[in-house]
Amino acid sequence: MSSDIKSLPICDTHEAHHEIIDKIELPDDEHFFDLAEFFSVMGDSTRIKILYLLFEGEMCVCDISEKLGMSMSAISHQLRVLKNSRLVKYRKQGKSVLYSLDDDHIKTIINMGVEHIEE
Amino acid sequence: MSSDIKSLPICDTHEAHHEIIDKIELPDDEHFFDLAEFFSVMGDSTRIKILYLLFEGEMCVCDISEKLGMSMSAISHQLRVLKNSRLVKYRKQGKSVLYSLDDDHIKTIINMGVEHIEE
DNA sequence: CAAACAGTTGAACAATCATTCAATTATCGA
DNA sequence: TCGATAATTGAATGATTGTTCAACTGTTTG
Repeated sequence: MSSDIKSLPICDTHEAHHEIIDKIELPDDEHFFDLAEFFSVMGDSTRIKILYLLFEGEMCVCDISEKLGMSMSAISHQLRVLKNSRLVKYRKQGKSVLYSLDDDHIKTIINMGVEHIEE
Repeated sequence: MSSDIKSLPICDTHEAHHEIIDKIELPDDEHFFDLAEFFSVMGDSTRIKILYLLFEGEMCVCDISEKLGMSMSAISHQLRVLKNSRLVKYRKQGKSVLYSLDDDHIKTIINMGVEHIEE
């Protein structure tokens, strides 16, 4: 059989197949923008390492800095990004600031990423 | 009570608390690098849109380009990124190249991202 | 074979981003 | 109050990245 589904005329005269793509309803751009922003926050190895450390519980900037072998300034900058995206929260204790995961959800998402790359 | 867990001395003389952080075993850098790379592939709204379109089934470059209102070149560049990370696969049909999701896994991960930003 | 079409590719450009450095804020102990 | 410590901030810098443009490959059709 050379008809119907399998041999649809493909993209003649750059007109695409409107019978297919016109049916698809895309959410608005803002939705995709927010989603992309969320994933790109986790798209940096320093930030992933920080989140991984916080799996163990709350931790101060100094400890994270020490454990990752990076400056406190660099860590602080990244913690701000994570905080702005509501991935971590913090509380002050004396001279220190203790950071922790805002949501256990994050753990699940990261573990799904791990599953994918280890497939 | 002002002892034990709650009132640990925090980060004296930049020595951190080694009794805590020394116990934590970090995977090697490559693991975090791969994980971050995976998330940053999804950290772009054009790529997320493409994946979203492919939820509906396979589609040629021309259709994606038309639907998103972007040049075929721009789409092709992004499809290459998605292909390199094994998020999409393709097959050739005549002059066209039909792309589709490599794995239903992706759908789940994106939906978890949606849940997070809509919380 | 030649023209038209679908798609890819590489260079170039602007925009974004992670880290460093220096300066600053805030808290504690002497 | 003074010095030391924990952390934040802003500017600067080098690296990465998304899109455009132009040139190119491969396939189909006349």
